[in-house]
Amino acid sequence: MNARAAHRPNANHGELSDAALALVATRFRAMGEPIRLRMLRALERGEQSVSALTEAIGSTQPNISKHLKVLQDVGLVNRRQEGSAAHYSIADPMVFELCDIVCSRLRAQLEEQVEALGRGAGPRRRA
Amino acid sequence: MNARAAHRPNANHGELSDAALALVATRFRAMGEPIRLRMLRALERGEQSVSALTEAIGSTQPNISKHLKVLQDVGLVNRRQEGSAAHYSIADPMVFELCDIVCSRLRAQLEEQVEALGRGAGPRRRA
DNA sequence: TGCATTCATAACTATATAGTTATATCCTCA
DNA sequence: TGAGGATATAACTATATAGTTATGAATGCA
Repeated sequence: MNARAAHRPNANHGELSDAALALVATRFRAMGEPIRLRMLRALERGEQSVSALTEAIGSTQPNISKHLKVLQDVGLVNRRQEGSAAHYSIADPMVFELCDIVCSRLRAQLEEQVEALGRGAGPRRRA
Repeated sequence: MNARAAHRPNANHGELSDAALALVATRFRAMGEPIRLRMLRALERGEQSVSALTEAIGSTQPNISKHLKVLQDVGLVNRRQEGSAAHYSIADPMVFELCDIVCSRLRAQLEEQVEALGRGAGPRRRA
């Protein structure tokens, strides 16, 4: 972090260090795979074992394990070992907050486009 | 939440279609590159031309153009042509909201880790 | 019209990573 | 102790994409 930001430790938008930016980007990238979003959503109703998740998502166990590692590495899920089973759970409910924001904005943007198409060109709407 | 979703309370977390999930993931992935986050931040203070952005970021012009295309394709920036110059601007301030959330959570998690290290294992602190 | 500026794109290389198959490791239980 | 189950990891292939260099296309100006 450079000198300008050093005495403004809460300057979110001001001078974010390259390292901090990389961390933020890594989080976003971790959430940038549909299968990982599905896994996070499956974990929303509670802790799940790898095999349960594998079944729920419909993929192979090694693939699910690898994606779980990505999510754990960025601190989005926790791992708890119990006997020979590993149980994963949401570490940071932030993920749902982020998804909700993106979802509602996407919906708004899509509705704008529908609106624009309805007013302008395209097939006439009945009634 | 809009009226349609109001009486379909599962619309967000329940049954998000695969297509919708892919859209959300694509947005996150678009924000998953440090250079793109830097570009978005540079645009926070207002519209910028490609050459101005290239200078501000410190990369090559083709590289900046390519990243701008990614951001435009997912609807995060707008493009305005003026003469021979192209001016880009933030299309969706949502990006800053998302960054703020991730940043503050990252800070909280890091502070927890520092706390844990201070209390527990690791080299003994003198005095 | 000729030249410079601005931007986009094509072509390429290098790297990251999603998914698969095979296997190693650890645990439980008979 | 041996069999079987649960998970992680190694090795591999295929694909996506970040960055570079070269060039095309549009604009503005002398």
